[in-house]
Amino acid sequence: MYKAPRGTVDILPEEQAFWRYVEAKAAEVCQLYGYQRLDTPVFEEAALFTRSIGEGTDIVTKEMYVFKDRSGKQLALRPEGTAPVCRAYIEHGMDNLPQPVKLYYLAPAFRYERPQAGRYRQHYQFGCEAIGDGDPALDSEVIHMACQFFTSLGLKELTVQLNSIGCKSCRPEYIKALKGYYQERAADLCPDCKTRLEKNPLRLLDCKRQGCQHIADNSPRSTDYLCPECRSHFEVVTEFLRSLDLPFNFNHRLVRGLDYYTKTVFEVQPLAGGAQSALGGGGRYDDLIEQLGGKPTPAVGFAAGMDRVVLTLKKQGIPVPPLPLPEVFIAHLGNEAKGEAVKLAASLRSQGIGVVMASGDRSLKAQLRQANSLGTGYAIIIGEEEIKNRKLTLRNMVSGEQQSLTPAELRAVLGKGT
RNA sequence: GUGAGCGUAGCCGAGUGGUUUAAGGCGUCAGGUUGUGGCCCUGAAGAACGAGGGUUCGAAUCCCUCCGCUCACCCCA
Repeated sequence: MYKAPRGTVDILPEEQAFWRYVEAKAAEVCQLYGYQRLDTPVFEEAALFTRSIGEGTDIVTKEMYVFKDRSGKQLALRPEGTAPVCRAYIEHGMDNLPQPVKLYYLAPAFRYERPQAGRYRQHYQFGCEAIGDGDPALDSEVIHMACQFFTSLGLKELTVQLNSIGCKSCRPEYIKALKGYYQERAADLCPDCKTRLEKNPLRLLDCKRQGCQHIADNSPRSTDYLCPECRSHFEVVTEFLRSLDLPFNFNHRLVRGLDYYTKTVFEVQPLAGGAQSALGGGGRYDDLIEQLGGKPTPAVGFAAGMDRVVLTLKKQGIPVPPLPLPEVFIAHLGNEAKGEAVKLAASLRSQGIGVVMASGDRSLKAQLRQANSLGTGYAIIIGEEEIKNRKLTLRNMVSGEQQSLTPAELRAVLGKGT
C-alpha cells in the first residue's frame, strides 16, 4: 500500500476549516498592511538558496531537496520563502516601483529533516517581505503585523523575542568577542558547542544544554557591539514597539539559522511551548538583494509556520468557523423522480444554491440519513406524489417541518433563506 | 544524523506464546412493514494483528532487519 512520503501529510477535508481560516486571516492582515501576494515556483536554481541561506548552514548542507532536471540543471525544492521573493524582485525590476515593495506568500517549503511535532518535510509558510527601505519603522511594522496575524486568529499567550545582531561592519567585532569568551570556557562546553564554536559561533547562544546555559547567559551581547547606525536603528525599533504597546522580550541569545539576517531579528512563540514551538520569525536582511545580484537594497520580513499555527489553534481550543455546506439535499423515489431531481439540482445550482443530489437508488430513509449526516438545512423530496401534483416537498431538517411547494415557490423560499 | 517509546479493521482500542476461526466502541451499509433523518433496537461488511525473516509443536504476543509514527537532540516555520 502506498503511503504519503515520510514527513508529509494529507490535509483531509475535516482539517480544511483550520487551513482556510488561517489563510483567510493571513490575506486579511496583508490587505491591512498593504502587502500583495506573490506566488513563486516550488523549485528554483539550487544556487539561489545556497547563496542566500548560506553555504555552511544546515538547511543547505543537509536539508535541501536538490536534484538535476533532464538538462542537468541543479534545482532545489524551496526550503524557505525569502530568497525566491528577492529573486523575483530583482528579476522583474521591482526596484523601479515605489519603495518599499511589500509582498506576501502562502506556499509549501521543503526540508529533509527528521519529522517531529510541528516539523515536517513539506510544511507551509505564510511570509511577508518589505523590500527597498531601511526605515526602522518597517521593522516594527513587520513585528506588529506578525503579532496582529496571530492575535487575529485568536491565539493567546504569545511572546515576542527580539534582538539585534548588527550588520557586516559591526558583527565581525562581536563574533570575535563571542569566540574569545567561549574559547576561555571551551573545557566546559558540550560537544555540540565545541563544534559550533568553530562552525557557527552565533548558534552557541541558543544551546539548550543545562551546562551551557550559564555560559550563554553571561556571554557578550551583540547589542553591546552595535555600530552607531545599528544601535540607533535598534533603539528606534524598540521605541516604536513600545509606542504600539507591543510587549517584547529583549533576548540577547536569540539568533537565527539563516545567514542573511542583519540588525533586527525576532521570533514569536507561545508561552507554553515544546521544542518546536516557534510560530514564526523574521528580521532584517539588508545585504541579501545585493548578494543575489541586485542593487544594494534593504529589506525586512517574517515567516510563520502554518502547520504550527494550526497545531496551536487546536492546542488552545480556539474555534474556527465551519466551512459552508450545500444548503439542500435532494431525495428521489423512482426513475421519473430521479430525472426530475437531476434537472432541479442543476436549476438550483444555476441560482447559486448549493445542492447535493442523492445518487444511487436507496430508500428514502437512507437518503434522509445521508442528508442528516451532511448537515444540509433542507431536504427536497421528489416521488410519485410530487410528480403527479407538479409540486415538491421541502423538508426543513432542523425543525422537521414540511411543505408542499411548486417549483417557483421553492425557488422563492430557498432564495430568501440564503 | 543520534537516542528513547510505539505500530491490532476507516478511526479509537482489548488482547503480551495455545477455547483468538482476534473483544468492544465510533463510523459505514442494510433493516425495524406500505415514501421520511437526527434517539433507540437488530443485522451485515470490514483486520491473516506495519512489512519481511527467524525461534517454537504452536506467535498479534519472543528475537532480528526494514518501514512508519511520536518525543527529545541537531536544526528550523
